[in-house]
Amino acid sequence: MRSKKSRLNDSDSSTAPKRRKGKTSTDDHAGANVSLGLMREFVSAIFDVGLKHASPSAIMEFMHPNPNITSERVKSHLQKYRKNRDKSRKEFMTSYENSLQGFKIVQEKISMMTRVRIGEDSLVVRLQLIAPISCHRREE
DNA sequence: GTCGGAATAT
DNA sequence: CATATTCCGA
Repeated sequence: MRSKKSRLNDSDSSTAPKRRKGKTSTDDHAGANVSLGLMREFVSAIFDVGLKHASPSAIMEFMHPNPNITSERVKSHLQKYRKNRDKSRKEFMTSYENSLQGFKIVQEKISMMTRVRIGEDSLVVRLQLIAPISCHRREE
């Protein structure tokens, strides 16, 4: 019946209720890297189960049973994995779109130059005024 | 009660 | 920045 723990911790964080995870030792030491093999396994498992259906439990199915690995840890790694993935995709998309736009601009200039060479001056000027962006046909 | 995921904390 | 913990909805 104690406090409901509002979203933001209502100050008073002194009596650390944090429960430290019992270090079951087994293999991991070196606080720096929390097991490399496990990370490898994790990613590999994601490929196995498929990106679409990747869920903590599903991923764990494809990993060697390890008492240290809990669904919560997998879940956390999944979150990180997805975040990185989204970031990569976004970056790729923007760079790709930028490339496309640059290409379009070049195309426009080229077609304009072509028209200048072909047409009479007055006609070209009017064309440019009316239709700055021309649609070109490529069939046959 | 569990599970998955986002939000938040360390 | 990586990992852990918490909150919340199916």
